[in-house]
Amino acid sequence: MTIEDAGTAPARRTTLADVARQAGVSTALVSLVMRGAPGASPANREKVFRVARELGYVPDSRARALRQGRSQLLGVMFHVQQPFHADVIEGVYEAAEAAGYDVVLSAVTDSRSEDKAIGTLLADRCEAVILVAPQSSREWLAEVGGRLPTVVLVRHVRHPDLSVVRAADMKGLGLAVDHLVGLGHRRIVHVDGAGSPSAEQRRRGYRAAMARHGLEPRIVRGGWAEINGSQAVEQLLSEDDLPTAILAFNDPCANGVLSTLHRSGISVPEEVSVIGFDDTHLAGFSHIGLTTVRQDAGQMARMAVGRAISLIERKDDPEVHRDGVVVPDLVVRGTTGPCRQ
Amino acid sequence: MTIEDAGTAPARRTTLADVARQAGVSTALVSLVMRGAPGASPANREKVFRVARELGYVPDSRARALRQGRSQLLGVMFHVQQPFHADVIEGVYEAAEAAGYDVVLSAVTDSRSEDKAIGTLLADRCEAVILVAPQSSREWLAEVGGRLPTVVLVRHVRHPDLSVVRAADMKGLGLAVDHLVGLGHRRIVHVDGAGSPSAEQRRRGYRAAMARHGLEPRIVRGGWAEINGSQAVEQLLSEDDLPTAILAFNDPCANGVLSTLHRSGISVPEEVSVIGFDDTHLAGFSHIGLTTVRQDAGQMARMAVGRAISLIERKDDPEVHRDGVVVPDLVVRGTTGPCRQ
DNA sequence: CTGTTAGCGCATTCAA
DNA sequence: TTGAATGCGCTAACAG
Repeated sequence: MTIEDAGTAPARRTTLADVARQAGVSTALVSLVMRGAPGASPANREKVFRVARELGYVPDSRARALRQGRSQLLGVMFHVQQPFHADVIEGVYEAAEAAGYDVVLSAVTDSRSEDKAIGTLLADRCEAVILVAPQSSREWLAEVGGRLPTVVLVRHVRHPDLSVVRAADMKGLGLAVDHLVGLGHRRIVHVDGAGSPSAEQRRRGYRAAMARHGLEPRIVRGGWAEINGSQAVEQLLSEDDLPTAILAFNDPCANGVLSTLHRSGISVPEEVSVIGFDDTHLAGFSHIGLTTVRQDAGQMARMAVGRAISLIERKDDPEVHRDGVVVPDLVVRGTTGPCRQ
Repeated sequence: MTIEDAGTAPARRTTLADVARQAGVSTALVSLVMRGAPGASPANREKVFRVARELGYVPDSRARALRQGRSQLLGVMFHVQQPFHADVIEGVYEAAEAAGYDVVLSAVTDSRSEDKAIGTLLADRCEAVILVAPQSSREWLAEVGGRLPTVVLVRHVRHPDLSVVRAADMKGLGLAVDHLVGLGHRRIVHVDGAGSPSAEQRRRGYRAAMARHGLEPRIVRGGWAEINGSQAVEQLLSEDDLPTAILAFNDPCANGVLSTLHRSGISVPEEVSVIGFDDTHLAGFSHIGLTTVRQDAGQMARMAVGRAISLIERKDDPEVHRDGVVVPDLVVRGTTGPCRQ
């Protein structure tokens, strides 16, 4: 035993062969029984199950996949600190299970890049990947799309190898602006998503809606996290140029906006109205419920899984090559009110 | 082609053999080069890399694991809607990578039980599992622990087959109560975690601290989610028996408490002080920053990974069999203030 | 109904 | 420094 392998051998797990030997039958029979396939006598079926349970046998999913030539695996890349992504994951698990696929998650964190997250998904031999709000370049996404069926969620990108599911961002921002204008607001600022996925579309939707109402747009740099909303408000305060309403890029960003407004003694919605985007399940619980543009995570997840499977199974579904657009709606809660200026 | 397999064949991926053939060398050589092992000429190394890149070759992690007899995989079961778990995951990825292990995540959702989440981890042949705040019975956890190295995070459970990493919950609740008493509060209610992991310890910590100060404890049923905090406050309001301070089970629960207090026109901290537990990265952004008991997710993640690896590699580390206790500290922000009654 | 055989993609002897 | 052979745990095709 060399230093390299000293004590690094994990215990061997029970295999199908162990069960077969113990039950006094062939491995093929055990395989049949474990898969619930027909072709085994009730007596043997019973016996195999009993021995498997006694031995604590769990089939090795990797060996099975290797042999079958397919993994039945859907890979999901997501950002671990995004509450909205958690909502999507719930939906993906549900839809994938219903379709007979397993799910493998690969998280993006501060110390784990999207490249790495996607790389492990490839190494796991996923049959398709669902990328939730990827920030990678269009070129890299296209390359992934060229390698295996790829569904991009919550990001605008047009490429023949990429199937896109997203919300109608422009429509969503339009709803938000209309709501605020209806409340008498004219000085409406958009704290944007900077380089985040779909940030550009939301900027466009904001600009278009403002133009429609003959209002002057103003965009302040934000981002997808709380801290970005917080910093944006600090900047507005330092310029002594606070608007009467703020449209945040998403719910976490809106939370940051609210937090800093509150800390600065500015009341919401009396002095400033705030709107988010996503309708994360947390949005309703931000002390005052957050008025926000809702995009249905469950519906998007189901669409994404459906498309992924269509691509895997080469169903000639033309829909797959069009953007799957989910229509958002405005959820009015407590952070918006009439303009008092 | 039968109906069963119609169009269900996913495209074949590039294999090591493809690279070998294309590069005009043996598969063994390609294997060496891809693993960065010594024993190949610079020229060949170069050539193999080039061909691999051209063909878009990614090693099959399952085949590799199967052959090596070990997966180098750490399984993590977590609850997808818990922000604190996201913080833990960040730390686990970092620590695992540093130790040369890969991580496989298995989420618990409304429609996906802990049993199922752990089952897939077993089928994936993880060498150890880290269970974050498991709610399963002690018996089932022990059974898992009997099958493979198991580290339980954020839950009190004593069993020879389970390695535990947790915060000093009693200490944490003590800090919170002391802080409130120091501010003059006497009617302090604990909105508990009901059957959640470590809820019992936190109840105990609360009771002990209240007794120390000669105060009457009062516990209202809560839970780990926003809705539970919200409902608890509704109950207190309906009984017209609002305390001057509320200790919530965790941050999301505290958020629900704050939300409903605000909706009911009760000001924080003027009329009621509120304290959470966890110090999720969101806590600082709840409009008024949430005063909370901090447990260091990164530190706990590092401990958990260290223990998991010790167990896998059979290092005789006696620490592994003792509870790994992380000392919490109180982070005072804006939701606590002097008692005005 | 049951057992035997072959091979999925890879890493690892061992020989050349 | 390189290549041919072997087997990880499992399933699919076939033979009995």
